[in-house]
Amino acid sequence: MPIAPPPLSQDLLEWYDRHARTLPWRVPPQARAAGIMPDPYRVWLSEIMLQQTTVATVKSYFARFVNRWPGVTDLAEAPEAEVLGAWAGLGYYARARNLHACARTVATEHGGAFPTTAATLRALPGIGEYTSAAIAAIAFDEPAAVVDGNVERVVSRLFAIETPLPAGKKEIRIRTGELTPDLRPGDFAQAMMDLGATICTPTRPGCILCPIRPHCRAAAEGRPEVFPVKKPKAEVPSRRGAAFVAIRPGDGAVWLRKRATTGMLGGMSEPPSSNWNARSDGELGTTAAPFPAGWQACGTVLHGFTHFKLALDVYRADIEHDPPGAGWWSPPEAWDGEALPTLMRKVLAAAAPATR
DNA sequence: CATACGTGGGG
DNA sequence: TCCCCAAGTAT
Repeated sequence: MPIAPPPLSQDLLEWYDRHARTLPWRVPPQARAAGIMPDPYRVWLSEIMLQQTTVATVKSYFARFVNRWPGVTDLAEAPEAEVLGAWAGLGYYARARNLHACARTVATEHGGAFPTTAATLRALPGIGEYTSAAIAAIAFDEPAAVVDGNVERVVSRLFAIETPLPAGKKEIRIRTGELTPDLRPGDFAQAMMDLGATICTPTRPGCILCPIRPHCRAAAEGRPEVFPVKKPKAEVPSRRGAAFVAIRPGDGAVWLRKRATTGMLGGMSEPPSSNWNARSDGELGTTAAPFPAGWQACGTVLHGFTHFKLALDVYRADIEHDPPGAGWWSPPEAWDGEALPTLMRKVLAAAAPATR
């Protein structure tokens, strides 16, 4: 009587028991086995931060957030401007606005406790298909299909899925659901992601070290790197604009204003800047200045976004009186706490290098 | 289904 | 320098 080989999930979980990454928001498998479950607030916060963002980048932000706002109610009570200020530099700022809105919803409509199922989590702002499944699995051990970029890669290789992403995602989700065990689904989800992050990597995957290689069709065919097949991406256009840094001579404070709530860098702070237009027209010059002053050119900041490249001409001027329009003076020692995106920090560095 | 939406690190 | 990509979501 032949003995059935272990299922994929068992092989993976045994590997995870020995090789799980140690992460600030994670309860290790041995502790989970002893009945310790993670704080849903920390799971949620980490998942939002990790959307399209590397673990290395997230760690310091996560530490600052949980130190400053230990629970979801603390975060809900914070002014949005403070949350945006703490998020500055992480990118995708809609995440921060949704994070705050979600905290307030949990505090006011759920009594300060996160919903416990993927379906109910899915209704909260900033929580989509992936994040709802991840929180449900990791914080509440619901056997939900958790499909992030790592899992897309692992599963597309396991089954040698030829359908290019994003169309192939449907089949990947179905396959992931079939692989997900009823026992330890939270560890299984984290194990899949750890495997994708450390062994089943985009280039040069370490198939020799892979605990589920015997289950993998792409490895058997000797072509793991061709998966996942992806649709070619469009080329990114260029845009150009101008930023105007008004400086108060006395203390070196700069004049900032708040950007529109929606759109690029929504809700974040900036020195007044023009619209960013298609780059055919060359330098805008001071015609786009928000008010007349002795504007002096001080270089061009280049910044790459996901869907376009930006060249931002920077001008500076010493201003004694308050400029027209809404805004505030921000001295250099206050810049750390301002909701300044990285682009705008580059602008300030170009305009006021002496104060940095 | 396609597009908008940041940033930093690695090859 | 440039391209890819990293625990995606909203519209």
